[in-house]
Amino acid sequence: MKEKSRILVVDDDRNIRQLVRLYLEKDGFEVHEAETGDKGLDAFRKQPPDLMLLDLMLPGMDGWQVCREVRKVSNIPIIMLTAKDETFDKVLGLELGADDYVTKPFDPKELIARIKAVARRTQNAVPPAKEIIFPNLVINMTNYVVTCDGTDMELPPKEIELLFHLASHPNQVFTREQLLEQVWGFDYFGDSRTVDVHVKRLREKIQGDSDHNWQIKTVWGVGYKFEVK
Amino acid sequence: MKEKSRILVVDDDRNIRQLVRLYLEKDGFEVHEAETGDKGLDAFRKQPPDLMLLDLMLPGMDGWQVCREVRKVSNIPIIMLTAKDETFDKVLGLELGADDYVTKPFDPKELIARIKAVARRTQNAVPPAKEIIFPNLVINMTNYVVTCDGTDMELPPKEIELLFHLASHPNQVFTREQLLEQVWGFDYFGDSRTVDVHVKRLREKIQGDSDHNWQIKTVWGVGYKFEVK
DNA sequence: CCCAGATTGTGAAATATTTATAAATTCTAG
DNA sequence: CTAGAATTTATAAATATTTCACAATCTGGG
Repeated sequence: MKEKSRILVVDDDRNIRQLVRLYLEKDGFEVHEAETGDKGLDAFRKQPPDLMLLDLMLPGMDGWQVCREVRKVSNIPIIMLTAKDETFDKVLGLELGADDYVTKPFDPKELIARIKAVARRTQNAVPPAKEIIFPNLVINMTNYVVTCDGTDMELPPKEIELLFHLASHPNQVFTREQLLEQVWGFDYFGDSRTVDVHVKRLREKIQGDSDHNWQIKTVWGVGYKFEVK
Repeated sequence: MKEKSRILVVDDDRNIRQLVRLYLEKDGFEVHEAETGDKGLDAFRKQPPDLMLLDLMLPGMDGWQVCREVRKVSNIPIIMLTAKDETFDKVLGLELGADDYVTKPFDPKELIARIKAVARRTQNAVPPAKEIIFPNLVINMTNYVVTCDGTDMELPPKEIELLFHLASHPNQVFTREQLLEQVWGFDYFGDSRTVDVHVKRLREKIQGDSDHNWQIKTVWGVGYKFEVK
C-alpha cells in the first residue's frame, strides 16, 4: 500500500501554514512547514517531500529562487502561492519550473484539488502505451476499443479493464478476490460473484463462436485465467 | 511592389519613441506610436502593423500582457525592449511569443539590424498551418472557422479549441479532466460537466443530421474521443 | 457409475453511476 | 451596460454494475 504523501509548505505567514496543515492533514497528507526560503530549501534537502507548496513572497530568498534551486536537483511537483495583487504572469512561474499556482486568498478545497491534479499529472507523465495484441484480439486502452476477429467493439469500462488485466498476464490464474482487488480497487468490498458475471459477459462478447488460440478459462475451485495455447 | 513596412512602437518614454522613429523612417519604415499597453493594443487591432516594438515596462497593461493578447490573434513579429537591469530571461519573453529582444539603452543600428533579421526570419518561417482536414470537415485555427459539409461556421473559441484538440488525436479517448487540463489550461479549476455541455453544442452544430465517417463519441465511464472510421 | 457437496454459470431485477439536456447564472469583451 | 459566451446547476435519460435465486457443472468418494 502507498504511504502518505509528504508535503512541504513554505510560507512566512503562520496562519497560512496552519490553515494548509489543517486541511491537508484532514485529507490524509503528511505536512511539513518552513517559514523562510532558506529553511524551506534546507528542509527539502534533508528529506525531499513529494510536493512543495511555495509562497512567492518570502523573507530572504524568495519563492522563485527556491523553485530554481529545487529544480536543479529535482522534478517534484511545485505549486506556487501568490498574492492576488502580485500580477505576475503564469508563464513566469512555469518557466521557472512550477507546476501550478494558486492565488491567495484561496479556497482550501481548490488547493487540495490542485494538489491532487498536479500529483496525478506528474505521475501519469509517461503513459505506457496500453495495447495488447493477440491473434484476432487487440485490446487498445488508449482508444478503449477491443478488436476481435477484425470487428471493433466497445465494452463497458469494467469489462475492458478486466479483460486487459487478465490478458496482461497470460496463463496466470487469478482468484476472484485478486481480481476484485486489482481491477476494482484495493478497497472494494463486494460479492465475488460480480467477477463471474463480468467474465460471462466478456465471453459472450469476445469468444461467442469461433475458436481462437486464447480464451478466458475457469480454473475450478480457484478462479480465472486468460489462457493462450 | 512592396509597400513600406509598418512598425508599431509601444513605449511610454517619448524620447525613445522619437529616437526609434527617426532611425526607422530614415530606413524606409512607416512608424506608428503608442504610449501605453492599452493604446498599443488598440492600435494593433485597428490596423495590424507588420512588426511590433514593445517595451516591457509600461503603465497599465505591461508588455507581456500586450504580447499575449496580440499572440492570440496574430503571429506578427514582436521585439521586446527591456531595461538592462530587468534581468529577465530571454527565454521568458520567447515563451510568451516574442521573436527577439533588445536591451535599453540600445544602438539604433543594432535595432534596425534586428528588425530586419526578425522580419526576414518570420517571413520565411513556415506558419504552423493549424488546420485539420477530414472529409466534410475542415478546422481552421488560424481563422477560427470550421467548415462542415461545405458551409462555413464560426464557433465560440472554447468549442473550436475543444474540437481541434479532439480531432488532433483521432480515436484517442480523453477524460474530462484531461480535456480541462489540455484545452482549458493546466490551472483551470472547475466542473467537469463543462466539457459535456461543450461537446453537446459541438455535436448539434457539426453533426446535426448527416452521417460522416467521423464523430465525437462518448466512451462511457471514461470520456470522449473523436472517432474516425 | 452415481451421488452429495461444492463451485460456477446464467438471467433478470434492483441499484448505482454516468451522461444528455435544458435552463439559470456568471463572466467578459466591447 | 449589453450581448454573447462560458459555466454551473438541476433533472431526466441512458447505461453499467451488483445482487440474488436457481440451474448447471464439476469433483471426489462410495
